[in-house]
Formats: sequence, structure tokens, C-alpha cells
Amino acid sequence: MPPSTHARHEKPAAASEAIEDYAKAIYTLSRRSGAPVGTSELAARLGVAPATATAMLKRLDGIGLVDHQPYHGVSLTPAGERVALEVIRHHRLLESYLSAALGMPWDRVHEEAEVLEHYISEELEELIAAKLGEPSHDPHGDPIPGPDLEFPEEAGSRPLEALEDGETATFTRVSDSDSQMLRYLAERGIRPGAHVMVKGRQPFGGPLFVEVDGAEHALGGELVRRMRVSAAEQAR
Amino acid sequence: MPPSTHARHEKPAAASEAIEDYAKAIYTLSRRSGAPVGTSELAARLGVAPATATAMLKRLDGIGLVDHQPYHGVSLTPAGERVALEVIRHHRLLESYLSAALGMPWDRVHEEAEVLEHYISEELEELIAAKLGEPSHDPHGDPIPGPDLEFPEEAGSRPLEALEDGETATFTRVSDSDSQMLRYLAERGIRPGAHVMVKGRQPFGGPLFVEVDGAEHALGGELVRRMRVSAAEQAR
DNA sequence: TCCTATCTTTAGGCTAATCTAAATTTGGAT
DNA sequence: ATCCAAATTTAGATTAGCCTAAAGATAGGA
Repeated sequence: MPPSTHARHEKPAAASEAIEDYAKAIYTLSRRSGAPVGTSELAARLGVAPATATAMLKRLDGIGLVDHQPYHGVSLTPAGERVALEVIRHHRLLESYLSAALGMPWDRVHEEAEVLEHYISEELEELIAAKLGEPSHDPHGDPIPGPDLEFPEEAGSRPLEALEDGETATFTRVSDSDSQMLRYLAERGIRPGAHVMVKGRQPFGGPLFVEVDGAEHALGGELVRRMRVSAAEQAR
Repeated sequence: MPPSTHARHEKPAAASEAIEDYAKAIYTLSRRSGAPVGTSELAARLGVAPATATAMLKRLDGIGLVDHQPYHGVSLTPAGERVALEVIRHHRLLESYLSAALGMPWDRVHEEAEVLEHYISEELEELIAAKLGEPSHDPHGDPIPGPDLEFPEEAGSRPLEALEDGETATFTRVSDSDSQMLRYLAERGIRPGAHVMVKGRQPFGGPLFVEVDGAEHALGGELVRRMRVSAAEQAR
């Protein structure tokens, strides 16, 4: 039997520095909106010409890391998201370590981590994480994905469902950053950072009636369990 | 004035991983003999085809890192030697650090350092060296070039000139690894590791009469000041 | 001296990642 | 409903590193 082109579900064949950078950029650019990322936006972020990004996206689509709809943007596949999260974990662990263990000044750690994130082995990643005590956040307060690539639950965050009637909070994120959910919410003007207030709910597990930035929505089911909220923030 | 192709004596324009590997390989291969390195020998060391090495050597010659005499081998220029020593310093500092600070097992540090040596910044290099207390040797006992890229003087080593008449010692190296000197010596069968015995000397700063592996040589001038010897070693 | 085995270089090609310039598509404004 | 500006893709080229196959140089032995 000829070896499958697809390499079914094996090791994600070490991505190059460029590939990892594209995955990371697509991840962060689509994180807020949940919507696909435009080619020019991505190219600008990476400091390359738009045509370069197009070419790379075709390649990434070919190896199954992204879903590229020509003229309509790109989004990560689950495999692509794993690449992105792995790099982000490396980056934030390195920033933490360089700052904490080596006393590297704040304004330098990012630049250094930006390079090294692509080259440390999984074993070194683990040693660094262990030395730091499996930190959940980096020195900038950004959450560090765990070894399983899941983000830590935010301290003090609860599912939207857990709010009392009349209680106010800030919508922070969807717990496993499901992009379909994020897109659905974004279409209704509900974005991370939005102020929410539970006006009431239907009994027997029915929907919550939630006021978001002045507009009322009925949200229920899986959605209100995955949406995380925390105490209302001050303007930042 | 058009910008010079040569970039007179500025920063040695960050070498790629491949370039650094070639420089390091040429350095270590020519270190013992002092003679130019053959293309195949180099290619084998780097795990590339000989034709690949030829092409790279032409490029390295062009940018002034090596002196490549077609069909007669290659040697490092002073600029190339700086590249090699910088990488070796990175490598040995990393090995030391990974082992001492992160408890990485011995058999893994080499592999990890082999990659990272090309990517740490000068600033991180300095932080690591400082954290380790500016070590002069790595965990394998190999000497670490200092920030000035000079190797530390070996403890207990002296210039050949300092030996008493009749004293026996082991020739270890030429103090700044001048390849012309090494070649000159190699042509006479005098190599690092050789047992030497001073049989006598001419007065008034004249040459020393030295027996090396049975043959007698008259060595003087700069040579006997640069040649370092240490207490005779046991067979290894 | 000459011949051949070995080493080295040349020739021609490939992939990854980038560029510029020229199509092409899309979607909003008239 | 059409058109145009902006976004995107295609086309064609470049550079770094690598490969294989073929041609050329060197040097040691007969």
C-alpha cells in the first residue's frame, strides 16, 4: 500500500519558522472576531507582500493547516490551531523564563522569545515550564496554554449561565475559542469585553435574557455554558 | 559614493545557520592539523553532498569568511574564525547552562545546543555567561572562548620557552591557534599531544633544542613563546 | 612517465520563501 | 444595474541550500 499523502493523524511534521509565524498570526488576528482573516491584513502583520501570503496560504491549505477560501479569507483548521497554540506556549514560557530566571529586561524578552519560540524542543519547553512551576500566565498577564494546549480558566471567571438575575459582568471569551460561536456572537454585536447584564431567564433550563450594550438577546443551550464572564472591568 | 560591496569592517552581517555550521566544521576539522580542510571531509562532517559544499565554499569565499583554493582545500579567514568561535562559545555556554540550570540530561544538551547556538542573541549569551559565572570550561571539559573569543589559558600550561633543560612535557596547542604556525609544526611532525623534551638551548635568546617523538628540532623566536605545554599526560 | 583511482568541481534541477507587476474578483456607491 | 476602487490572485523572477550525474584535476604507483 503506498503511503498516504495525508499522514493520517501522526506527528504534525515540524513546521518551519515561516509556517509557525503564519499560524500564529492567523490565530491572533481571528481570535477577537472569530471571522476569517484577510490576506492583506495577514501580510501586513507578517511584514510580507500580499502575493507572498497568498502563495503561502495555498501551501498551508494543501498541508491541512488552514482553510483558505480564495478572495474570502483564511481560518485555521484544528491542526493549524495546534501549531499556533504550541508556538504561543513556547513564546510565553520563554518570556516568563527569560525575565524571571535570567533577569532579562522587559523590553527585550519579546524579541528574544520571538526567535527562540521556533527552536526549543518539547523537552526544553517542559523543563522551563517545570522550573517556573507550570505558570498559567506570563509576565504581561497573558494566559499560557497548558501542555494540552488548553488555556487556563481565568481566575474569577464563570460561565454566563452562573450569573444571578440582575447581575452585571464582562464577557471575556468563549471557553475553548470555538470560532463558529465567536462568529455567531460577533454577528450579533457580542464581543469579548462587552458588558452584559442578565435581565431574567426562562425556567426549566430555558434561555437567559441578556442585555448587551443596550440590546437584548435570548441566549441558551451550550452557548451560555461556554461563554465566560468576569467582574465588570474599568475602562482601559 | 556607492556603498562598498565589502562592508569594510562593520558588523559581520548575521550569518545563516548553514554558514555558521560550515564555519564551525572548518574550524574544528582544521584545528588539529592546521592544514586546509578537504571538500569531502567537510561535506561528510556536515552531512551534505560534496557538490553542495563546493557551492557553499565559493559563496563563503566571496563574502570573505574562508579562503578556498579550488582542489586544494579551504581554511578560515580571521572573519570566518570569529564566526566559528562565536558559535562555539554559544554552544558550550548553552550546554553548560542547560545542564546546570535546567537539569537537562547530559545526552540531550548537545542536540539542543546544536540548534539554539544559532539563535540566541548576544545579550542572552551574556546573561547566560554571567549567570554561570563566566565559566572557562563546559561540562565536558572543553574550553569556552571568552567574550573576546580568546580561549582561556589552560591551567598549568606554560610556554615551551619556560621549560627547564631536561624537562619533559606535552605540547598542547599554539596559544592563539595560528594556522600557519600549526601547519609549519605539523610538517615537522609536531602536533598537539606530542611529547617534548628540552635537551638544551643556545644562550642569549637563541633557539631551544627540543626532542619530539625521537626527532630533534631547533625551535626559537616567537614559536617557543606561543607553543604551550603542560605536564606530560598519560596515554588516553 | 603515464595511468588510474579518488577527490573536486561544473552543470542542471528542486523546494521554500520572498519580491514586483499585471490580471482578476468583490462589493459598495452611484 | 453598472462601475470602480480596493483587495486578492496569478505570472514570472530571485536567493539560499540542497541534490544527482557528469566532467575535470591531482597525486601516487607501476
